Amino acid sequence: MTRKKVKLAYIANDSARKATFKKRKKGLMKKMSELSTLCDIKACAIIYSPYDSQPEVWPSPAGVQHVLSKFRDLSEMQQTKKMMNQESFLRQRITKANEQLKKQCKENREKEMTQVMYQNLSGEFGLQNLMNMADLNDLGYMIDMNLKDINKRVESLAKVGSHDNSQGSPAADQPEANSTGSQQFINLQENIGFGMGGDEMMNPFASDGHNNGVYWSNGPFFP
Amino acid sequence: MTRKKVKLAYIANDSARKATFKKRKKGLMKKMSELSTLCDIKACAIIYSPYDSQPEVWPSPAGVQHVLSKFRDLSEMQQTKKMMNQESFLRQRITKANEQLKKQCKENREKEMTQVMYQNLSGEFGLQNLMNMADLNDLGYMIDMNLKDINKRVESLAKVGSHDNSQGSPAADQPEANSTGSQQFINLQENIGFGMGGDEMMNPFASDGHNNGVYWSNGPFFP
DNA sequence: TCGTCTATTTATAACGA
DNA sequence: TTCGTTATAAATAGACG
Repeated sequence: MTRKKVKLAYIANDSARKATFKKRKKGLMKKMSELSTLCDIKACAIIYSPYDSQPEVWPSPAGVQHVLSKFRDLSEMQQTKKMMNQESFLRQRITKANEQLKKQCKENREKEMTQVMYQNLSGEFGLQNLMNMADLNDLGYMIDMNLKDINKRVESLAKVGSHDNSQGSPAADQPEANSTGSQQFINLQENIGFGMGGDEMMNPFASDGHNNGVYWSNGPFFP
Repeated sequence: MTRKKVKLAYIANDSARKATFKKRKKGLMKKMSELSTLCDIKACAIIYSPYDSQPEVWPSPAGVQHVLSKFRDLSEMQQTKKMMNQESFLRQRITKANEQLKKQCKENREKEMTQVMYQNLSGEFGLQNLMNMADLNDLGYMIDMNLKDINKRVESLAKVGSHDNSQGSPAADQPEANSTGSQQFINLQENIGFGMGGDEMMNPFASDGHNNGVYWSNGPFFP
């Protein structure tokens, strides 16, 4: 006689299904018990039967309750964990938003200084509107950067003119920093009484922690 | 090679126990899944593993939660059922206590009437202390019972004397009720104006529902 | 419907890499 | 330890009474 391997699908035949259910439930309970005995572990199983109003449980209703309470506690812990995850997620978002804010402040500051600079260039020397040293320092930095760029372009053009070479890049970097522009900037810094005390230049708009409060004003866009 | 049948007991060897646990847990989960598929039943299993902080569950944490909520509801129903059982238990106790109370009231009433009777027999005819018909009726019943008993004893003694038979029971019942005692009682009842309207005698102290409020006074021991 | 009985499938203990 | 592998035990599908 050939007993074909049973197909793992819903058993349509009612009696066959019930028979299988009873056999397998029994087997399952036995295996539960064995596992618990062999390995000394806590476990429980609940099987709802369409043939009985009461669910089949293992090891016992009380035991099930005991395991369930544990599970519930654990579940709560997991929920707490999840909440923690969400919290850290929000923290990340806050950090990102803060970084964006800092960046925006830097941009605002640059535009502010540029505006002041152009106002002064256009004839109105309203330096009395710059209220503090930080503002003056930032303005000096901006001017220096612009002068540097202008000098670079000038040198580049002069080089092109002397070598009759018409294809030099207008903004090519000069390896030597002791140009007139840099000197001008240092002079400017000294003129307004705010040298760095060395030859190291510092970008006051950078927000990487190197500005110890000196280069940042509390302008209208600063938090 | 002979692989001996495994002893169903705790596996002392750590690695062997762990291996067995993993294998059997896997098998158990598979069987769970198969049973659920074959018979379309709801079930869940929770296995706490000493090798993992999270318990192994089937079919899924969410599925387990679903089954658990059902189980909890059922458990509550059982608790309610238990409470109902306890309630009916308490009802039984109340019923018993009420029966004891009634019995005690009857005894008190009898003693009360007996006391009145002896007071009257000792010369003081203080019938004015008896306030109502019920009291008088009860007193009459008591007197009748006593007279009945006395007459029985008298007849018994007379019979013994006439037949020279010395072993008659003193309180033997007489089949014929039309004795002098009964007649006396009826006369007494008629004297105080309270006949039953028939030849059926009724024990006013009985508490089996036949006393329709006529034979019970609201004495000091009555609830 | 229920338990009992095999043929067969499935699970797994022990072992080895 | 963790995979296979294999011999054996255990489970069980289907038949029968």
